[in-house]
Amino acid sequence: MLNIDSNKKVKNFSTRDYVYEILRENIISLKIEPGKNISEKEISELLEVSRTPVREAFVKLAQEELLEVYPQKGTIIALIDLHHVEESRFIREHLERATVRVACENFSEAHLSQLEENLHQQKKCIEENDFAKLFKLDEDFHKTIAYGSGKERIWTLIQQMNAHLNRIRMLSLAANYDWELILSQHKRIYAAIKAKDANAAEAVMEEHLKKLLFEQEKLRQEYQQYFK
Amino acid sequence: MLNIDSNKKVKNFSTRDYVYEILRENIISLKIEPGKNISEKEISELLEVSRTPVREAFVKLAQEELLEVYPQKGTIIALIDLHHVEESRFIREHLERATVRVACENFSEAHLSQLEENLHQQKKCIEENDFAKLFKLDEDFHKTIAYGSGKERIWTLIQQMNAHLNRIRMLSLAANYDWELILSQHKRIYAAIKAKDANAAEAVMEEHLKKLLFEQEKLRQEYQQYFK
DNA sequence: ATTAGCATACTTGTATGGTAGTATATTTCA
DNA sequence: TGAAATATACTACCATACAAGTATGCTAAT
Repeated sequence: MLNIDSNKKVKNFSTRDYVYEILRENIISLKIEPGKNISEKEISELLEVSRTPVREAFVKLAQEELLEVYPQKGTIIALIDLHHVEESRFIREHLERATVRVACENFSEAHLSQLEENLHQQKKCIEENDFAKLFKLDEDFHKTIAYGSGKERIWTLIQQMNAHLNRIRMLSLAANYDWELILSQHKRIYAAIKAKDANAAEAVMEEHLKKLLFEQEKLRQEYQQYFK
Repeated sequence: MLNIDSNKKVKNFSTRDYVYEILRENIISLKIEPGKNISEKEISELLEVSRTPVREAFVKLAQEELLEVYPQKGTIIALIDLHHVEESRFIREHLERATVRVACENFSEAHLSQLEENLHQQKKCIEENDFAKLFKLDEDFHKTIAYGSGKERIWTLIQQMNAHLNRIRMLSLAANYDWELILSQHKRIYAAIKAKDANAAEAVMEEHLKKLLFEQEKLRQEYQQYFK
């Protein structure tokens, strides 16, 4: 039932972080269905650990609204809430627009060439249809912009927002990604940062993050049981 | 050593939330000094609860970067990090600027009159020098704007950012608050929302949240032991 | 047949014991 | 006297036992 990536176990993680990572991964990839019951005991047996680190992982996941804990009753995987999804997108859009403007003021050569290298790899992955790696490169691209602008905590927040955005993206089938468009937008963002053109950078970023708004209502009807 | 507000205990909170609230309150008000050692056992004895709910409260506080946990070594109250403080301010500024623009599009009459009533009370508190209540009204003012704009999660984030902003404000003595200025800005924000003038609202909000940048370096030298 | 009451099997919340790693003080030896 | 070895007292981490609330299904009485 659970997709267990044991690699995470060795990385000198604590048991708590191990459980957290496994559960988060399975939730945001929809391998565990929204609304599904999940109990501390069940997970502790599946992962062969005690209830204590499982509970602590639950606390973190509940804080990120990926779990809903009802004392003495049970715990469920959070249902997809379109209002919540839109707010997550809104938060991400405005934080990244502000961040990319900062990137246009100070951005080191090292980070700039990191972006350039990333773009080359994106191009290669599109040619090779390596979507898993593209997904990772997409994340890295945005992470580099945030870190290059000295906004490490904004990157943490973006990841939290992505958890909620990702579930609805998963429903609309991976095929829905227009990677050519994404790459062209990434290229324009890179060019704007290099040219220190804050207005252009922000405009492209806005366009880039507004398109996450799409066909939500259709999905909601098709997968009604996953929605609040 | 700890300021324990037992009122929080009765509010049908779980023990975990009780411990969390007490600790958070004491940390952001500087009643516990940044850098100070703190242990699960110590807190569990002080609050007369077991270590389990204390640990779980620690998990939440560490996630918000108010605690730093070093396995098998110990836990300290996070030192004040000026880079972190500025990033918190930055996040708050940009989220609230975006939110107040939304408020200028749709804002219910109920929320609008809530803001108006809040402003009246602010005026009264300034006359009576009731700063504790002013502090609460200030928070409520911003909360009402967020909730009235349907951005409940942004309010949660603002509160988390405030935790870090507040510690440095506490250092600069409460007297430093120019409540007359704050009130006049609040009035202008209210007027802009009422007039649905998004540009004006955002401009005032920007001004309102940029002034949190001040004399940080001086404080850092004066209270060196509290800083990273 | 229906319903009230109870037993049972869940759930999460809390308390506590033991483990392993770390820092520090003390002892022991050169 | 000084330094290495050891004992001790911490720490957070994890496992487990118990408590308390809840849902469910069975039994028994009407």
